[in-house]
Amino acid sequence: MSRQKEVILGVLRAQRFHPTADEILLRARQRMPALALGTVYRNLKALCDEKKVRRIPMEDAPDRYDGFVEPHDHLVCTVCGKVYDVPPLQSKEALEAKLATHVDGYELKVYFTCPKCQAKN
Amino acid sequence: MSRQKEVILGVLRAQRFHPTADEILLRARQRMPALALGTVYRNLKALCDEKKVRRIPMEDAPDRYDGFVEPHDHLVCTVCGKVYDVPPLQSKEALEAKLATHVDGYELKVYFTCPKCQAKN
DNA sequence: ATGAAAGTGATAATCATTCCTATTTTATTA
DNA sequence: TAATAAAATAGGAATGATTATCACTTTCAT
Repeated sequence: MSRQKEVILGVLRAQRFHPTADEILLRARQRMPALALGTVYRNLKALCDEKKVRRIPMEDAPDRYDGFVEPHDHLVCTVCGKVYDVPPLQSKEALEAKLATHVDGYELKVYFTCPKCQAKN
Repeated sequence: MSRQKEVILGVLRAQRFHPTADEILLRARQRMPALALGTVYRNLKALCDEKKVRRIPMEDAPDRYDGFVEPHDHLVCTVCGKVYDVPPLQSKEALEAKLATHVDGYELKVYFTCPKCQAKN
């Protein structure tokens, strides 16, 4: 594991948040100023392959990344875009039972308006 | 509703499939050869706003569009990318109960290997 | 017909992500 | 330790889906 990869994983595990590649770059550069965006993307892909990081594909915004990989789903605010963790709302097993097929995985995003954004109206 | 918009909606309702904007353009041009890709995108967005069409955001491929908007979810083959319809696997109400919040909607994609692709191995 | 409003086709711009490559770092072996 | 091979990096260019722009056409109410 290269020093760059360690720093990137460190950023993602430092707190429970869901940053974009750009945001990861910003934070990682505090410790490693010459880090390149391409390196961030390359290592994020590798970390996802190794199941150490999870990618959260966003529909109309840059993808986000999650350093916590125990099963959970995501609540996305339609106003500010912030992502919140919630306990698993589905299970592969339940889906396999309902669908009567083998299932490789699933991606569930629930949209809502977060308390902060609700308060603004 | 412009002639272009009608043709685009016609393509999507002609059969139960999940084409990309490009594929829609190809088919629509059989009836309207001068149709432009930008016009396809513009009208798809409008049709989605009007809830006549549903967009299926794809993670690593062009988005797909669905001319059938009654509630249902999607099964996506991880090998060939084909999208299959399945009865709703979730409901807004169930999610609201579990999460104890108002929910605007959800997007669920279940990944599997379709029978055709399984047969190839 | 006329003028305003809406829509179009063609093309350029955007921007997240990937690709390329010369260089640097790391690991290996003598 | 020096030499060498392998892997990874930084930086910048390329890609490609989608959106924006704009001159021109169509629609439609007057």
